[in-house]
Amino acid sequence: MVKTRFAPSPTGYLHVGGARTALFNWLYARANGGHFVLRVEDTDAARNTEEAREAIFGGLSWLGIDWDEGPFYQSQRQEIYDRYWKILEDGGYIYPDPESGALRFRSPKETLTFEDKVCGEITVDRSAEPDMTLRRPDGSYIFHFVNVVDDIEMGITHVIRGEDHLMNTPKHLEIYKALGAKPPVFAHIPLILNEDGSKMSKRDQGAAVASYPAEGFLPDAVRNYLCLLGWNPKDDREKLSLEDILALFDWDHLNSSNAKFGLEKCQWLNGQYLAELSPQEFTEAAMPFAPEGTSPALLPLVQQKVRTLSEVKEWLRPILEDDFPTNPEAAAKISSNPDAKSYLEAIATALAETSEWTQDSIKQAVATTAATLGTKPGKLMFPLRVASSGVAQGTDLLATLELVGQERTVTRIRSRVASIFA
RNA sequence: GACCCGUUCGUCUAGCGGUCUAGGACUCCGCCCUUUCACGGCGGCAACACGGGUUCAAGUCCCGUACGGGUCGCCA
Repeated sequence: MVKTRFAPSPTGYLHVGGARTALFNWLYARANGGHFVLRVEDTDAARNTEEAREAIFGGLSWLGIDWDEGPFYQSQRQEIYDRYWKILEDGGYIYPDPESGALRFRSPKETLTFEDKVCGEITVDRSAEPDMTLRRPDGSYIFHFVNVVDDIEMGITHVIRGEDHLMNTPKHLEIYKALGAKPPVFAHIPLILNEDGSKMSKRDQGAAVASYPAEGFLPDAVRNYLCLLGWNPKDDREKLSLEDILALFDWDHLNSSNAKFGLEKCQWLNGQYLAELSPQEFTEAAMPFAPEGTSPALLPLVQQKVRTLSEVKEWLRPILEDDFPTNPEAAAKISSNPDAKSYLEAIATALAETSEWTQDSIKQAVATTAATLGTKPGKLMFPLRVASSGVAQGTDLLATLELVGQERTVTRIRSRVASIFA
């Protein structure tokens, strides 16, 4: 059975690179009817934190990545490692560092070649490399050893990890051989970099998985975007369901060059996913991002506008605030139109006198006013938009005004007319 | 520095020797739709790192160079 794993060390936040590694492992297991294992590599006691562990688990869960086995903690598996350690000792592979007493692995120092599913055939001359340390003087084991032992012990068949591990693979292969174990299939996926090509760090926008729920991204959208970094369906599709991805997920769809992370496209994709939600689903998701006391009825107005839920607030302000500041350029555009003032005064009167307050009646009032003024209704819409909301670009005007209410709408128009044409 | 990997529009990418005057997407711009804003539709700008080979034919194969990234820990 196919078995993959994600093996983070709980020393920091979960970054997008790690999340994508986890995702690819998870996808490969799911696509092949296998198991996905979660293993926490917490051998460096000094650097581990519970907070980091929670951030990693939380991030995985948010993305919808679940695990079939584990979580295992390396800190709790000492006996297993001791058992394998004896094999190395008995094989004569271990010798102490004369200075510190740390224990090193006697490398065969050969040239070795292995097949990587992404990078192809890799050949490395190990003869000049120093022997790796596998055990500290205090008896604790080091990454290379426990990583290999666990992969053997857990029956991991495919190791998908970042390309930063590519040069660790020959070392690991030496350990597999010394242990008499069959190595797994390796696939080293390219790294995710900043737009300028530098390494992503916690400060960089979009680097931390935790920032996505906070910014109002949908897990499906982020998962979709992350898949597109280093993997693609080999056709023109970009918005892909999990089923679509699972159907196609395989080595020849992975590519081998590093990807630069672009938040813009992720936001666009998220907007696509948000737009597809039912109004009820959207309202529910968006409410936590709306200002205190916002009526849920207003939220569908912004559904087709926002790319992330954190943008909801900005779109809502012109609707919620009677004295929302008028956009200067929009105001200038209106005041430069010699007819605008009379248009707005007429429309304000018409709206004030209309007996019903629905989208249709507002539309009717606009049409009638336009007819009276001898102009087209379309000519009134922009001034009306600016005068009633303060902005040139906003939500659907008729629907918005209906929800704002008759009295407030008229008051807003008159107040802005006074200030714009002062 | 040594070793390893990589290099198609600004970005994500398609392309696995002829179908490439290089396709899609994000961004930006224009037009259409909308009696409004968006969405959507249509169109535009924009790329095969460079130099040698191999071949009738190279973005596609090979070799160099340049550039980018990674690794060389008693971190993982």
